[in-house]
Amino acid sequence: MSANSRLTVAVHALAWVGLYQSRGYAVATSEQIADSANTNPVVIRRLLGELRAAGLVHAQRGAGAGWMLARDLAEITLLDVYDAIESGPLFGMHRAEPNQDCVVGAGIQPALKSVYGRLDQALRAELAATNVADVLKDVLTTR
Amino acid sequence: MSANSRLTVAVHALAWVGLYQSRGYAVATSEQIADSANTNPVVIRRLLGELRAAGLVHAQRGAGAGWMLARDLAEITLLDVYDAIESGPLFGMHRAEPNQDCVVGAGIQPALKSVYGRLDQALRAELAATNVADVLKDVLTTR
DNA sequence: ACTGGTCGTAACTATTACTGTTACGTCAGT
DNA sequence: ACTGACGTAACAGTAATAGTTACGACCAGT
Repeated sequence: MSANSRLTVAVHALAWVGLYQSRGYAVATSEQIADSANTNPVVIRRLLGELRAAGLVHAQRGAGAGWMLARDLAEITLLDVYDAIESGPLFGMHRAEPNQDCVVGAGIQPALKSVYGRLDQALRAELAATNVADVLKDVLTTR
Repeated sequence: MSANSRLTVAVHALAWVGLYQSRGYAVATSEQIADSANTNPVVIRRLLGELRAAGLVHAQRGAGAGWMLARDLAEITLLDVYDAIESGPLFGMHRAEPNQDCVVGAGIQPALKSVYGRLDQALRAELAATNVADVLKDVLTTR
């Protein structure tokens, strides 16, 4: 698979903002988060922008602005994050439509669609079973 | 995600070979399979080559050669196919190591590794629950 | 032993997605 | 107004997938 780091960095950012806020700070900047995740602030702004569109965080503009959680980390599951940042299906179909004159070519996509639906459901169920507060708690105890 | 069609085409190829053999033919050529999947024979040879390395199919060379199943379709699960052709993890970690001077940066990867392990297990369990004979049966009844 | 058909594989191109980076407009608190 | 941060466009680099051409290796059948 073409494993990407989007879910990893998004969860990292949320956990960082949550921890920062629990220490009494109001907003976190993309630069602070990027420094922790060792990446570029624009990458963070792009990712958090998608989380904002999904209603997971708020962004404040102007001087002294930054990011804050829209709801408690315990109420943000990994499925919420996944849905906010991942678009396509786990497994793709053929690039070009298979040969419809062939029995297999004509029937394979409906058959696989059903299978892939079950795979997706299994993954989503497991994603929904963990929230970002769980991850942060694990981060803080593994020391 | 960067959904690719490798699992789809691999299952398509296996189902095609299985159906072809059930009709009394000994071997299937990459050209026949490519014609059904509407792709290039080299793509099929590359994919089946990986399935061969995993012991799922045999390839015969020389004139009148081609591919044959190494075992019955009912004994080839989607997990077997997945393991044969997909290498990396479902979700990747940060590209660059996160900031180890930050509490979150230092602890996020072990925490996520545990979560991602559960996700992987859930997916694998579901993949193992379906075999290619099931898929072929579904292909033949959906008509 | 020759021929023909098929696999095995290298090499190249095109497409796509992710990541990193620079740049600059927009906005709001001071 | 000034300042600091987001919002976003634009571009380059990297990597994986997919498609294609080409050709050597191999072997059944003649």
